[in-house]
Amino acid sequence: MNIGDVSKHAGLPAKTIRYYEEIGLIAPQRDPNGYRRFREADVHRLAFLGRARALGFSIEDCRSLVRLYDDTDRASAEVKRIAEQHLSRIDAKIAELTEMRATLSHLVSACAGDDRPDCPILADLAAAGEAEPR
Amino acid sequence: MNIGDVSKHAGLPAKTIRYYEEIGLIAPQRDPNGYRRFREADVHRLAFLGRARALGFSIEDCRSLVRLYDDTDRASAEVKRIAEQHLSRIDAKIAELTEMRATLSHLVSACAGDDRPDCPILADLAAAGEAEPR
DNA sequence: CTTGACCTTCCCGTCACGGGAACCCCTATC
DNA sequence: GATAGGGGTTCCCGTGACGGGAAGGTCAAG
Repeated sequence: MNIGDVSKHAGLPAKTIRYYEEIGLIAPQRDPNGYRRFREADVHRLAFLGRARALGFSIEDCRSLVRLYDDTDRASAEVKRIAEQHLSRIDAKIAELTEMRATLSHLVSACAGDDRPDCPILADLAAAGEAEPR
Repeated sequence: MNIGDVSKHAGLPAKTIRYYEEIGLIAPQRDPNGYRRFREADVHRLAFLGRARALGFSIEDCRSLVRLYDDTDRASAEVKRIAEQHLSRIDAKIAELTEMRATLSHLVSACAGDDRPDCPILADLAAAGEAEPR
């Protein structure tokens, strides 16, 4: 299979596949004409990577995950640890975004959104860090 | 004020302040010795930017927000529109992360996490895209 | 023989800075 | 006067995970 077909099968852009080869996540063979030749195992591995990336794992996590996948002597604990760390990063990100969302949502609903210049959003941005009146 | 003091007052690293000058978000004066000299308005503007960035606004959004802040003839509708767009981007991101979290959380709890190689997490990553057995 | 669809490498751009080198400025102290 | 230190300055490279596009080789069809 050439890169175009693999791209369709694995659901990854050709650019991404080339990049994965460059950083050593895959190592397809080459035809005499220089084209990459992908075998079943390569395609499967790319699909694995695509799925892992879709779950938000970093490239380095992906590198560890494929290594563990290839290692039949692995301990599932190691896989689980990676996933748990990723999960906690996701939770942290969700918490951060949720807090932003709360503040923003509050400000947006307080803003008239008409043609007058008065705007609680700008007021909040400008007043941040100043002492609260009491 | 020199950049170090401003950094403390505005809560932004000096590197960030220099970067903001480079991309035209601020324009501090210069002392004869080449040092940046920040006035009250500069410090205030940097605090504004820091707050907007903390709410997740992009640099381009920040550029628009300071422009609107400076424009006393602004319509609050324009500010609100920017904030609403940002809010919907945040919502989309939260939704995406929440979905990742659900899948990951499910997989993690299904994984024994011991020294045996069997691992539903790897199995899921490997099986993705294949037909579901029915 | 040419067209067009592939493929290749190479290089730059993204976003919002951070790290570090090499160098200048100012004050205080010995 | 020399020096040590703690400022400041510019410049360049690196980040993560690719995307865009140029310049050129390859292959099957008409």
